[in-house]
Amino acid sequence: MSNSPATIEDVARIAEVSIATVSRAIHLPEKVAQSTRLKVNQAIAITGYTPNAMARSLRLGKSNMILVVAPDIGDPNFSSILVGLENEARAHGYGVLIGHTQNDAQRGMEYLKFFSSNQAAGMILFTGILPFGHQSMTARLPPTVGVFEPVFNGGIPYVGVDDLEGARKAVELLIAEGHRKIAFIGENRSRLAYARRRLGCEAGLDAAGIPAASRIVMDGDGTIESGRLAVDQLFLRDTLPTAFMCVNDQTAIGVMLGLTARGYDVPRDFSVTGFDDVPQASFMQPSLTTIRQPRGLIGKHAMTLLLQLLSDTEPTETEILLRPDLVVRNSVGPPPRR
Amino acid sequence: MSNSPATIEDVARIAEVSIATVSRAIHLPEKVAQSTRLKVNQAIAITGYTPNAMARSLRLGKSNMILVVAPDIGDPNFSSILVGLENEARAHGYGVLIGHTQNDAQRGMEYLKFFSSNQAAGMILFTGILPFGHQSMTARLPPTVGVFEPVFNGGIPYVGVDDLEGARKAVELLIAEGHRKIAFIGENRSRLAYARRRLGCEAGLDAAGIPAASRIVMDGDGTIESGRLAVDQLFLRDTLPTAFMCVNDQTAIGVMLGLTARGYDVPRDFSVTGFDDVPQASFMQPSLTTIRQPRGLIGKHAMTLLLQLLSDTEPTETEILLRPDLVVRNSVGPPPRR
DNA sequence: TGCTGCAATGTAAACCTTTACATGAAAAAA
DNA sequence: TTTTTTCATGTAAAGGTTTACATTGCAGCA
Repeated sequence: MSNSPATIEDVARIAEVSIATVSRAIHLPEKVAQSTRLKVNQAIAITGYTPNAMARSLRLGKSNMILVVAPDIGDPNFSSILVGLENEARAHGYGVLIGHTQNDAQRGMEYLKFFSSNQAAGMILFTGILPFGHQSMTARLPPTVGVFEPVFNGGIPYVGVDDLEGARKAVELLIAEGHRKIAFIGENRSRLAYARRRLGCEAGLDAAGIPAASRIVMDGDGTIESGRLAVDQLFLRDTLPTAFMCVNDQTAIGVMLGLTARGYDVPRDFSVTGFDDVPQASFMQPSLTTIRQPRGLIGKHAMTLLLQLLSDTEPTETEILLRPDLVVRNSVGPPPRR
Repeated sequence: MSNSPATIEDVARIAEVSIATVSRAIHLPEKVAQSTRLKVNQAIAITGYTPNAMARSLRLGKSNMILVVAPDIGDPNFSSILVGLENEARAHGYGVLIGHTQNDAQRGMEYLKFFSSNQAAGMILFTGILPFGHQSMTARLPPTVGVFEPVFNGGIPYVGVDDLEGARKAVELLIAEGHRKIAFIGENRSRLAYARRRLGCEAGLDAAGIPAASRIVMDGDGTIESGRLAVDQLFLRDTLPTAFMCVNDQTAIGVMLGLTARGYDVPRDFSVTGFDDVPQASFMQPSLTTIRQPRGLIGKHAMTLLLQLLSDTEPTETEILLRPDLVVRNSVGPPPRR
């Protein structure tokens, strides 16, 4: 037995045909006589031949792999979007590989090399910031689609959720419950999506005619810890809100923990909303009222867009914003009478 | 400007040397005259040349990528082990790619093709079950290291945590607090690691001379939901435990939710322990007493083992079990007096 | 001066495919 | 029967590397 994997030549020898015929039998079966096709298939079965993808890509100048570049695989939003991406890719004959950059430009650069070698045909980017340091590479960017936020470079389509509308839904719920003093616990430095959620919140407050004076905005970094911290800082002030609208679920969870630790009850004493609907949200005590991102759909749409790019079809859209849904659970109630 | 990426030939032309010299200037710089090296480096800078990894692997018959095959990227244990893997790989000139199988043999097979093409040099497997259906492929398995549990195939080294010892530590804590009726909420079908945790629990109970009659074992599937379900089922019985030892944190979280939903207080009425120390564990209310897996270390060791395999060094060990630590938080207390 | 040996570089083959073009045989048309 | 067309297959080049081997030029030595 040979130890190295079988090549097309091994198959050709056994089937007693030329390598060209083997190749055709695989990729253009209708171009090859039925009897020959049979012999080739038998030979393939005998040798266990599987085509060398590298040689193939080298020759063809393209591959059928798509690289998903993510700064943080641990993000609770990531995995279900990935499933959407994978299913769609698979249905069109593409495979998916994941590159984890840990927010490190150096690592991002390494993945970029995949494209000069045709190891991957296209890229899905989970960050607005190109992970490859300087923009100079930009001109040679492979077919790319952003997820969550626009990529800071002209003309890269992206798929996200309508953060403004989502945030507005959340704030409108709070207002409908009777809240007038609402604190936005957020973050607007690193992620554009977060900034837009704040704008959505402001818009809702504006529409309800709630004066700027009774609005509170706190900065965090989107982690559980920062939510807890925000509560601590707020309690140093003389005016407290009756509701906390949080930029994401992690922050909301932190806020709830902070409030419970101080002996308050949610939603009796304070109401809290999140954004994202991470799996954890439904398991909190109380369960978290939040805005759901249609994660599977986001993945599916992003991949569809990328596949259009790859087939040189002019993409039908350059920006897809999906509608987020309000998920009402138990962390919101009317404000307490004081 | 050329639109296709620069090749070694472009560099050679500009540097006015042969392609062989360019190749040597890159990989064996000491074999090339300093002045030539300089010219080549300039030419590389001008062209923006980066070697075509596919052509290189094709020629060399090996790559410098390592494939991490995971059935479920969303597993809260996954991401920090991955970081350990990546850092170690990187320090030795290897890159890491992730393949997500979603527990689907078909997808697993696809990733296997990476090896017949030398697209990857080795593999880290996050499951005891080879994701490629039939064992027949087994003979041609690439260099592989398992994580968490042994791979069901002779001679594949693996790195995990000493589940027996961990489980024992947990049960000993409960016994020390005075618990005598302890329920093990677990799972022993799919994952060997889980079966071992149960054995560790039994061993601890045996050592304390606790009779089999006062032991309870419930089956679940390791999800939050199954923990909650187990509580419901237990409350149908006439004898209740005073403590719940759970096979993992997810189950423990479910158990705590189930108990709180019934109006009980943890740890006053019931004690609960988990296993894994997922990030969520410390944010629960009450925070969860659990067994910590040294995730970064697991990743590091697994990669070290794989790198040994790749360099044809006989691996120093074939099984590495790391010591898990008890993390005492607030979900365990003495049993209530009845 | 004439050799030997070494350092630096070049030439060409090999890795495994795909495919344009060439070839040959059989079927169709004359 | 001869000519043309069609179909099935083969030959060889190309894609971008690395490297064994060949070549060249020069220093060191007798």
